[in-house]
Amino acid sequence: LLQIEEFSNEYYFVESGLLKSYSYSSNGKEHILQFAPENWLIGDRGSIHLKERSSFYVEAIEDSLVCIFNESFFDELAKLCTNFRERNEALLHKHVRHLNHRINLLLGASAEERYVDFLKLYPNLSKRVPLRLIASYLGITPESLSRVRKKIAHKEL
Amino acid sequence: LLQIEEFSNEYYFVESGLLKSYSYSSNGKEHILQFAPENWLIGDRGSIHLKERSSFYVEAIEDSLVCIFNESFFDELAKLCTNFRERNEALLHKHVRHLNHRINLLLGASAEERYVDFLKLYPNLSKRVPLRLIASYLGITPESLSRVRKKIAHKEL
DNA sequence: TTCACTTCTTACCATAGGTCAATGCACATT
DNA sequence: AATGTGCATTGACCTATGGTAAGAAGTGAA
Repeated sequence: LLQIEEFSNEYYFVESGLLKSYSYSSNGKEHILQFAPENWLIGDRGSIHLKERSSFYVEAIEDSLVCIFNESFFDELAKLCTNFRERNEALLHKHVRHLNHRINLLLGASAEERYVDFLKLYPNLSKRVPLRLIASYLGITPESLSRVRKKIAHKEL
Repeated sequence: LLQIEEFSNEYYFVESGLLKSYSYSSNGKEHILQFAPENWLIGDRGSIHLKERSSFYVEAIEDSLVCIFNESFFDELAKLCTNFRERNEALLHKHVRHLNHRINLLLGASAEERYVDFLKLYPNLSKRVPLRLIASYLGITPESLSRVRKKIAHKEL
């Protein structure tokens, strides 16, 4: 849907299915920035509003029905509906909060804690998404995640 | 300046000196979210605009001269100056971009790479700020940072 | 069925970074 | 000068996670 370094002015709203946004680090590894399951909105706001090049990719990882809004449609909505602008800003502020939370986890929490947090954030995704993508979201290898899962499974018995 | 869990509606603009924003992780360790040297603006937008409790602390780490704006002052400015609102939003988008970049580094880069990135972002801070605070920003221990510095110093000879 | 293909698991060793403890250094107070 | 306090450095050792490789289990195609 979206390539890195591309100029974009589109938001993607997921009706059904599942998207991911990701980019690569200097050593060529894919890092998932976020998943977007049903009813999530995703897009590079920096690219849309600042007319800059996109800083990540967006791709479907399941067959998905995606509703695409461009910036002008957003502006229209903002005019029609007083609340809309505020809602959208609130969403953005929540997103910032979430990013801060994630940074906090990455700064101090173990792989296991981060996985538990992932489960909380995306309750249905742990079975839907291939393990290697979750590992990429958590910043660990698929092998490590496999071990973490085993450990957690033992605890729960 | 700002306590976590507090309701705040203030932005802090640093005239001179240096602030930090930080919070604690479950194991009681302090994690620095950002530094704010001269001419930086800091504040918990989530708390200010969504009337939620603050998600981090803000504190001075040098004697500082800080200019405090509250939300209504921002609203006034937005009315007076057409550009102001856009500028402020652009700032926010840049911040999101920066957070994404940081997440990317935390997901895949080594302590050394992250330190180099820190040097780029805050060119003057490496001497001004006590080492343990930088370590806390990077998500490593002071001992590790000390080793990283030694290694880099060797390279540069 | 068999083959290919992908995903997940397990085992083994390597390494980055953490932990702990000792030392050193700078600056303040007396 | 002497002492104390807070940081930074160093070294020895430990642990979580990475790397590699091999096998197991699921899935689809011929």
